Amino acid sequence: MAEDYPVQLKLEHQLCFALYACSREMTKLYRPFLDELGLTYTQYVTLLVLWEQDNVSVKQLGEHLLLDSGTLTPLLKKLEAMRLVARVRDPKDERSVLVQLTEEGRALRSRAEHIPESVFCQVGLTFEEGGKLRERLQQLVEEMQKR
Amino acid sequence: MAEDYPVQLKLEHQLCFALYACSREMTKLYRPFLDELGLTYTQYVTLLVLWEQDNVSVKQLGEHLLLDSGTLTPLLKKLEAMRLVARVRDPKDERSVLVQLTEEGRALRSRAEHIPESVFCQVGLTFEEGGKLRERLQQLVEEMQKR
DNA sequence: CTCATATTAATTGCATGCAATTTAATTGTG
DNA sequence: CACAATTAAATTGCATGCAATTAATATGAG
Repeated sequence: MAEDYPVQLKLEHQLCFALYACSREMTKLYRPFLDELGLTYTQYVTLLVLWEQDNVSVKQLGEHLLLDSGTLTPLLKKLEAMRLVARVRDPKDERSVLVQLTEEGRALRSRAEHIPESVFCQVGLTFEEGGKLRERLQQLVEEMQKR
Repeated sequence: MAEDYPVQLKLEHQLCFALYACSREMTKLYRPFLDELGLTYTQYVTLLVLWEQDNVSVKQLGEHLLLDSGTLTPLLKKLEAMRLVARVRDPKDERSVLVQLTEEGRALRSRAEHIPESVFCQVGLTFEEGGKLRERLQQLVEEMQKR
């Protein structure tokens, strides 16, 4: 490698790449657990939102997950085909589609409850460390969304 | 929302989601700069590796980027079609494909050099803070890869 | 040397992400 | 009220990611 290679372009110095790599590796750790539930990672986080608050619009889901209808519509149709959610037009605003958990979708929650802790243990993070890192990342997301 | 909702499943408490969201938002900040160069984010990080070390195999690229040939092969074919790289079989091991920058690919580097700093400024991170966060994420990636 | 094993890319199939466009419904203004 | 502007999903098109399989080449144990 040339000695005069500009330091600011080195892959090792890129925060963006550290985030990108870390996110993908984390998702890989979830995969075996999610496979047991027959869920993809994105389907899983969508259910996390719904387990917290049922009967939310696609728009609201997108605001929580930072995803748009281009990603959510096909994903929700799959969850619907799996009988985990129902999609119904909001009678009060026919533009909106409300996503509602089915009994089966609600029931799946108990089988998912152990997953975050299982993954957390695997990476050897203390609750303290993980929380700090998460808060730092959440700050950064907020900062970036202002732009 | 039910008061007894299990705290460990709240989206806000998930490190995995903070990483996932932060990585995607960061990539969005890069997009306008990369659009100017006609590159996607993944093409960009691939070039970061090549600018540091030219003439590397697909396998080596994958080790740096944590990507497999399923992702890299089509991406490299696109970079080849854009005349930024060449793909040649390694004469010493015909199983390997070596990726080499073209003159044009090498030249693109000078137009990319300002990008990391431009993005960094936008997010309002000090060099110090960004570096610490990056190192923490790199540690975490290493930890996860052991599993 | 030889053939089973391992390694490297390429291919295939599926599920995202996201920009851009389209369609349908609602809202605000004169 | 009429209608332009806005909003919410859906659709389309393209580029990943990644598991699984395949094809070609290299390696190593006997």
